[in-house]
Amino acid sequence: MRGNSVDRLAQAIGELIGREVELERPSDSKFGDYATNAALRGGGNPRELAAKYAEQVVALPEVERADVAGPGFVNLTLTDSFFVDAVAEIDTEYGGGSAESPERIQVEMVSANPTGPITVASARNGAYGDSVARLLEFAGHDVSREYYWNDAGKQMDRFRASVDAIRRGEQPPEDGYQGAYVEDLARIEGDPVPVMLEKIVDTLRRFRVDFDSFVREAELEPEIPDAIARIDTYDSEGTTWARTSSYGDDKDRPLLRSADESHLYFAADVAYVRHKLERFARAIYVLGADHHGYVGRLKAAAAMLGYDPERVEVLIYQLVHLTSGGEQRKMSKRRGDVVFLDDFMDEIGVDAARWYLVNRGPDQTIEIDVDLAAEKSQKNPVYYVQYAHARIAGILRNAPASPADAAAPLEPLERDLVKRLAEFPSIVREATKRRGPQALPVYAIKVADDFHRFYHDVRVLGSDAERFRLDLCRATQRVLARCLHLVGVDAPERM
RNA sequence: GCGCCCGUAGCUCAGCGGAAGAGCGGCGGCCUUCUAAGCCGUUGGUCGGGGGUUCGAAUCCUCCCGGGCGCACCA
Repeated sequence: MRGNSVDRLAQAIGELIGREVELERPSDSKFGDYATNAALRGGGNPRELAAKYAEQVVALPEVERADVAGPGFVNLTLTDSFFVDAVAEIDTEYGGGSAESPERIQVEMVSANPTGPITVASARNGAYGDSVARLLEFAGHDVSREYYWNDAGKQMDRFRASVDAIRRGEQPPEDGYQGAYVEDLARIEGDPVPVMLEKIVDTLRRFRVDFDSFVREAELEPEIPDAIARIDTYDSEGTTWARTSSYGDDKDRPLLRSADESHLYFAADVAYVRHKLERFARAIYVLGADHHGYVGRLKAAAAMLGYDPERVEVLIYQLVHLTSGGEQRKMSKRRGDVVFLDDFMDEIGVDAARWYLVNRGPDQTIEIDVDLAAEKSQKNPVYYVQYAHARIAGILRNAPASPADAAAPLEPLERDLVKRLAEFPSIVREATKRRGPQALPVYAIKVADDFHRFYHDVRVLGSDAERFRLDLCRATQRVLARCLHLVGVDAPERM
């Protein structure tokens, strides 16, 4: 693993004192730049051990001071040159390429039935899935984004029937689809389903979610018999069942109805899992919490087919709830009582929409008050972060060709900013490992926070330390841009 | 009934084994100087509750309470 300056320092300290060392930033800068709890982690009197470590550690050239504190922390104060070097290593790829063994990974996301425009709820799937995909790419994996398009099935039939009804000048059926978009589609010739899918894809492109491939259930259908032949099945009561319960699932799943030879949903799942794992080392599904029951059966499908079920990864995110003046609104496409992603983006903008939907952890239900969304977007922290980026761009536009380069002690605000930037690689590593992209916006706010403070108090252009400060600005800008891009948000040069 | 997720500041949420946080809201300050979409100060919390593990728990285990989502020969 290639680490940054802080990782290397931890390594050096570890070798010096003969044990694994992690460095963390103390809660208060009065405790120094970094602290280690190494003395608390193993036998002996922690404070005595800490005192011994502190004595050894000051031998390192980067370490200016080492103090024992609290129950046995060793607090470190580092030299200016450590920070100057730390900034120097922040290039445009800083934090990336951490994958030890890059894989071909498929991330399947959204995959909404094309029976209507994409909703805010499905947008969360895209915002989350795409951000995870971006993280994996940044780590060095070969990532492919896929949209599974269910072109058969009952919902499609109902949808087509609704459009047909309007074309005949009738009302859509009771269990059909309503809304202005159904009437729009009725005015266009031919099958409304592909037209709808195209509109969905356009909306998602605007949302900065782009797909590498689309798969229709109809394409998978020919592969179903062969896939089923490879798994453990039995016949009972006119139905062919998959013995998924022997492979970790709650219960067995029906595959085929003998009467009409029709295949049931899980049969396509089995074929699809195989389709994925024949092409990719890892298949990631991004599913809403209403589908969490799928985890067991998808992994079982992989295991029955003879694959390592670990190659199937199911990411579950909690749902989006809409309220309007405190009153719950039900997201039902059929009733047309939804908030469409296009309208949401019109109202608050693409950047705020992406930020909003990825800012919360996947395990957290998102509440959106549609009445407050537009108003609140004016105060969205995304602008705070973008503004820091734009401010830096402003400085860099005015930077001289040969900046002043006098040696000067670093200001505390400069040190804070460097330490913040030094956290970036581990933030990215953790976010990738845990499939938790919300760590990026959270971290980006802290970077912006440190930068705005620095900007306010420390003059860059015209100062004696102009060169270092310009380097620090550039490094900050790179980290901010990377954070924003990893969650699909623009990093503007001007605001 | 069973399974998964959540319960942290007035509101929306980060943090998920080491020294309680952010945004918004409230109150009070700061623009001759690289963008005030900014900065500073202040207000604000038995981290749902009980028990346990640990030198150390918001974080791990367990029970309870409250909320969301699932548990189809539908997709």
